[in-house]
Amino acid sequence: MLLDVALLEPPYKTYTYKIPSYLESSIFSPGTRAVVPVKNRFIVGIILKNYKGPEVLHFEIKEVLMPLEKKPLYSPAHLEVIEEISKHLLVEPGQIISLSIPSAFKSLKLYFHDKQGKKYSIKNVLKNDPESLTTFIIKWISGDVELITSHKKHSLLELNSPPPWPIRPNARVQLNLLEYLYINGPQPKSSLTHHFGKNITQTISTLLKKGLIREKQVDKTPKFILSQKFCQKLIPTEEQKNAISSLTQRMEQGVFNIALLYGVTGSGKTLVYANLIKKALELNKSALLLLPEVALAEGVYREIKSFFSNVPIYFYHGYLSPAYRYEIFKEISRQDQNLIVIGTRSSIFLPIKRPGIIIIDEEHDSSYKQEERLRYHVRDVAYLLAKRFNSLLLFGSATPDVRTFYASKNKDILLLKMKKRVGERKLPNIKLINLNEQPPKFGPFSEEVFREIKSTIDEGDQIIILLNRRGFSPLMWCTSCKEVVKCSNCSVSMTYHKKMERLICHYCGLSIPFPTTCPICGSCSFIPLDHGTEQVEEFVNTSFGNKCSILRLDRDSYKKEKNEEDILLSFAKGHYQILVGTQMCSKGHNFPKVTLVVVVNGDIGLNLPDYRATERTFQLLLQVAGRSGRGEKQGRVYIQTRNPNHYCWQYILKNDYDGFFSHELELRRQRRYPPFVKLALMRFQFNRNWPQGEKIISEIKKDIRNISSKSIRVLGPAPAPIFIMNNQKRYQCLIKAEKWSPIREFAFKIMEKYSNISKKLKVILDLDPYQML
DNA sequence: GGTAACTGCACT
DNA sequence: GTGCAGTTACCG
Repeated sequence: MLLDVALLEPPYKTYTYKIPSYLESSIFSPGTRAVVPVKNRFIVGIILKNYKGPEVLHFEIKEVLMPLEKKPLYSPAHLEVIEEISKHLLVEPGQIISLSIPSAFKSLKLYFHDKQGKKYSIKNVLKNDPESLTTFIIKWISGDVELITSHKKHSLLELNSPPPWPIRPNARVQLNLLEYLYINGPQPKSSLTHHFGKNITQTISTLLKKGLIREKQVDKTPKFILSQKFCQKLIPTEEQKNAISSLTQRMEQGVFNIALLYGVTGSGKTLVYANLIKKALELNKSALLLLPEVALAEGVYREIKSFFSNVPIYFYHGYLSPAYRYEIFKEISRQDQNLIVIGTRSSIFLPIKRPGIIIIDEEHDSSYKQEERLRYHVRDVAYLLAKRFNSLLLFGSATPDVRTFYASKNKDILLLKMKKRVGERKLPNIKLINLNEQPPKFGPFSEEVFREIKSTIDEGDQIIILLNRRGFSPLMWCTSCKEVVKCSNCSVSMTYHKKMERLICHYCGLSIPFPTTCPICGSCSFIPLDHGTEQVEEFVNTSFGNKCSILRLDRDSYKKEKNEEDILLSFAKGHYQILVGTQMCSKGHNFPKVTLVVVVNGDIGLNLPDYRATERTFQLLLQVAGRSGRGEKQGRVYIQTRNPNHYCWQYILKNDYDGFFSHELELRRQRRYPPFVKLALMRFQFNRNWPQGEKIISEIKKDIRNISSKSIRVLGPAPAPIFIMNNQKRYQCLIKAEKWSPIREFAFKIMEKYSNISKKLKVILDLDPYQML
């Protein structure tokens, strides 16, 4: 009997193994992990299926060493879905599993624990005493020994105090480490050794001894909570009732359905979700609810929990400690009871047994697309899952993805509208400020906006100021050579972070102390051009700091002090009057006392080299506008722009999604962009010092002309907008076609030829790219 | 990704 | 020849 095992470590291939004669074949069922020999080492893999290829094999077949579960982690249905994803993305199944499973499942730090409390490391048994392995396995199956995964202690190292530190100035390594922690926040030991090399462990222990840094244990979030309160009473509005009833009808049919719940901000989508989840449980199914961000998911998790009792509700996301991710994953794979999972992107890969409904809230949000390692979109994985399990796939949004809305017009997706805000609250008044006519006289603000902020403060209401740029200033301009400071690893300018006294590259993380001398001419006088959140915060603070308190929310501020949820909560409670931040503060949260939203620079997103740029700006601005006026008072929104004639404004001002949709769709039709074509990006990158790189690119260029067929259009390869990132030169091509299949065929041919030509050349395929920089 | 085997090249 | 650095093929 032969098995196909997908390796969870390189080479990630699926290889064939024999079941050893002295073990029952039934313990090697598909979906369970198994340890297998590869070359001269041991690797964990997932058993996919019994081998069904040709009888005669041209290679020697080795034996599986042992299974790692008594019951499979994945059901056959989940394995089918993984195989489908593999075909879609042109990525090995083993790699897909490896990138979506908690890392503890891949580890061979496993121990047999016997009844006397003795521990035997599996690695040792395999190396030194392979004969006794069978005995151990038999004892394990009968329950005499247990199999325990040891988790690395997941603690973070953090600073005990901010600079200056009492250290000799020539103790460079120690200072570097302290500065690194200061800039990047608490770090696990592993990332420090990765960044500084193995020798850093000595430095860590001296700093621990000196008491300059400390170890911090991470979260002890309960894995699931049985909620106490039973079905919180909330009466649905007419619109909510309609949505609930037509969707529950679909669910009762027990067939695959897709629906879009198109509801304005504040129309009460969560209540609809809760009712549908309840229906799923009644139908003996489980439910999965996804949100774009941890903080949002946590809020909804608390809300949903109050609706249910005696149902296990799990909260899952990528920032849980490895041990928790492992526990929750394992428990969900074993759990026979129906359950509810609320989480972010990575939750889509949890092996939930009977998913009756999969809800993707804020469906248009770009964080549903993973842009690294495994380039998948949650929507696509959810589609395959829902299809396989005959479940309802529900998208929710006030500003749906243009493509999703287009599909709903074509009846591929059932469209449900909710047009009214709960409690008849009015949508805010939105006003556009033309910065060309009313230039920013007060810091980044025009006179009118500045006055408006002032009067809102005096009235005691809250304000959100949105600026999509971290740091103090995105450009530092040298007054003598008239150049901006560029990162030495990337072809981008460095951002000045004033409080940290550093210039930081937002792409590779390089950070250098500031003040510094100009790397080109050696002068040391710089002018910060343009604003970032830190500078806006500073300006607001000097202008109004005596009257009110100000809070900043961006990736820099929450890493240090508190988590994002805490910051948002303390703002919601009214501890602060002004919130300055990036798009983080635009999402989903309810701040009843906010009456004014100011968008410092509405244009930022519009100029990106991305066909979706306008759509994203539209979505972001309407979303942040929706934060205003959720209480009694009418909300106001001011958007400053230097580009007042752009077509998107007329629709934003009127809160007119449908109008925007038609306009945008027409442009995409003319310019041949999705949804009218399929679009993929293929990137070739290599170290900037690799002399053969450019030669290979021109070879690829020639080859592309030969390989490409009539059914696709290929542009490039040309240098990417950010040509050098992390010392890698990047060339990319865009591929357009009517259907995905010719794109895949083309990409497959190119990758087959070039992705193994040298380890130095990396070939990346991104079907439906969201980031084309 | 890890690694054994293989290549070319400078130097004894 | 030999030591090495850089490259290649392959893992069942």
